[in-house]
Amino acid sequence: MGTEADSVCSIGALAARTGVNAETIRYYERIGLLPRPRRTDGGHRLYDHGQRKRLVFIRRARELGFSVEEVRELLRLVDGGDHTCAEVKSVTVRHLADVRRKLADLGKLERTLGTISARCAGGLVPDCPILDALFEDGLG
Amino acid sequence: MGTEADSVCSIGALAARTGVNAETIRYYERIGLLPRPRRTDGGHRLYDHGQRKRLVFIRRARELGFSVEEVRELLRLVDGGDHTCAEVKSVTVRHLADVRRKLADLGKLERTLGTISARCAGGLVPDCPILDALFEDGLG
DNA sequence: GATAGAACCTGTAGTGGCTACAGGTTCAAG
DNA sequence: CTTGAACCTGTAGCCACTACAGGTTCTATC
Repeated sequence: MGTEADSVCSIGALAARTGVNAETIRYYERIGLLPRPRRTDGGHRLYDHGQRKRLVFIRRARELGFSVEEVRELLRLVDGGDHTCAEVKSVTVRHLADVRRKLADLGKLERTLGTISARCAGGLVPDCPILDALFEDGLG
Repeated sequence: MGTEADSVCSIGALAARTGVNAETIRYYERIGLLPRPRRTDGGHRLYDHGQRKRLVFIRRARELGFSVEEVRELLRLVDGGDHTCAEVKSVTVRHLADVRRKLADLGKLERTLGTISARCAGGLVPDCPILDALFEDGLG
């Protein structure tokens, strides 16, 4: 049915369409996230709609901060065909907890940096509250 | 004057005192953040109070998310002796902006993950809204 | 002073997730 | 048929460590 959606394309065209670097696409193939594609007689890679869909999935998951190993896990569930919604959710919820931990850590960082930065008037004097804070041993 | 504070110690003792891994301490020396320390006749490193103070500075700055290059910059200012408070603040403010950008990105991530995760009941069915969201091209 | 074993030494390789070459081949347009 | 853009493989580099391997030195005990 579709004419454009089913068309086969080169790695460069796939890169342009998906926004994923061609070298990254080859990298995904090497580490087994993407299957080895069909080739031309000369050895150039040819991608079809299915692989394009899979690459978009990978890109989306990476954008959402899933590690490559987590993406691999998700793809295994997709490929297995017999996955449950609960299995997928479990991977996602674990990752979400990770993100929240990082968010909390970064928030703490931001507050500390904000505090020590505010203590500093930024003048021409060599005596600096920021450096003082960095030489202190404890947190605060 | 001080008896403990001025005492010389081995790399292992320094690691224990500062909480920085001994291998990391050697790494900092190799990349030029820490000066080469005095040695025993047998070649073991010996650290004094000054180097301990410097290592604590590095550790604190790293904990606050400054990159090694930023730490190097801060140390250059410290070492120069003629630094101004404004120079130090400039490095810090730049880093703070970086942290805030990351915080915003991570917040967006968290919201998106929260949304797609909430859409999923986590049941035994194979039809999963999370996977659907990952196969979608755009953001949301 | 001998000996065990903990701690140290150097140098190299691995981590994650790409990115950037070098040096060669194939493709598409004119 | 020629140009040159795009592709190919394989390897090395990035950050900030961390983890060895294989050897030496230090310290505690006898």
